[in-house]
Amino acid sequence: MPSRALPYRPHNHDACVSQALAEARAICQQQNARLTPTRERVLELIWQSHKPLGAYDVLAKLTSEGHNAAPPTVYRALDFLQQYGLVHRIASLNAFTGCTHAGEHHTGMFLICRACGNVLELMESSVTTAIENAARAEAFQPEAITLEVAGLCPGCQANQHHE
Amino acid sequence: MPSRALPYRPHNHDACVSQALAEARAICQQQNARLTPTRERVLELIWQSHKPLGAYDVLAKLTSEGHNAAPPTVYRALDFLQQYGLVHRIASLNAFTGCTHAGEHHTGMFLICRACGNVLELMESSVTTAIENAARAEAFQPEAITLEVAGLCPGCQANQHHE
DNA sequence: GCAAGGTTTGCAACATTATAACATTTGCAG
DNA sequence: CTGCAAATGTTATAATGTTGCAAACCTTGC
Repeated sequence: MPSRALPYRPHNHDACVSQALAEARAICQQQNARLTPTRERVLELIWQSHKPLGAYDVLAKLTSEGHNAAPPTVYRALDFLQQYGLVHRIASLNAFTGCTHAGEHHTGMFLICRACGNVLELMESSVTTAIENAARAEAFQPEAITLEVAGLCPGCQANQHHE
Repeated sequence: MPSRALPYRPHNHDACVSQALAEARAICQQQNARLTPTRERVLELIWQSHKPLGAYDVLAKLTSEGHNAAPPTVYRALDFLQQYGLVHRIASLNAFTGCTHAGEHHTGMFLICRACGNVLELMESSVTTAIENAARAEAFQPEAITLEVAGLCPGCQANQHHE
């Protein structure tokens, strides 16, 4: 069991990425979904970045590698990856980030540092349940939750002082 | 005390709007903020719509009234209104909706019906607290919460059956 | 009054994000 | 191998949001 939610500390990110890719391959195989080269490369690019990437950031990286890509190329890959829970879209940033709980069928809660831009995904079932209950108390039938918290990560709180 | 969170039922919306405008004027006066004609008109347009309005929807309405408006006109008014808590931006819709708890200093939770497009704003301090606690448990210092729930409102749940 | 300085608006151009529509290619099942 | 569905390429365009600068407008102190 890998240690999860290692927040903002340095780590072997290459290992992160290859593990994420391996899991993605497994998930897609299980579900008979085709993780084509383009889709896999997009997923890898997103994982390689510590910060959420915009669709056009991904596009730029693809074209800089010689890939003959246009916006639809990227958006289609991203749609696919989202559909299989491999990446999340951060609505408040218009950007995408690798899902750190792929395959676990969850509602993510995102902690977004406004200083360094890093994002930590949490899975807090108590929070999710509280939200769903509040919705149902209004006779509303919840289907999808967008929960994004902007603020300061531990590292950037420290840096605030000596600026 | 007006009855709040009247969810999706028919009501005298004109009265809603004028009450909201009156409250907005009071709030701005209190804070020495200038609720100029353009800003007030934008607020009114947003309130008149039952559904969240995009910035360009507002722009279209303004220009159709003969107002000589460009995108910055609208975005500036919206920035102002957000700053004073008079409207909220719904990130998952790129749209704006009148704040039903203006002046109460709160974190809104939005129930967004995917069928009819109506939005209900809740103020659930227990949910907010749970979210903030989860963030602080990761040593993250929360500043702003985006919480949007997509699903079906009571009315549209009923309509689902006979489609 | 009226001049100085900050705030608000007008305006043009532009940047960013996302989608539509249709042709082409690819992978796979029969 | 053939025919179909899925995936991709390609072009154009839509939708959303911003920058920068000049003009108009309050207000505040004199």
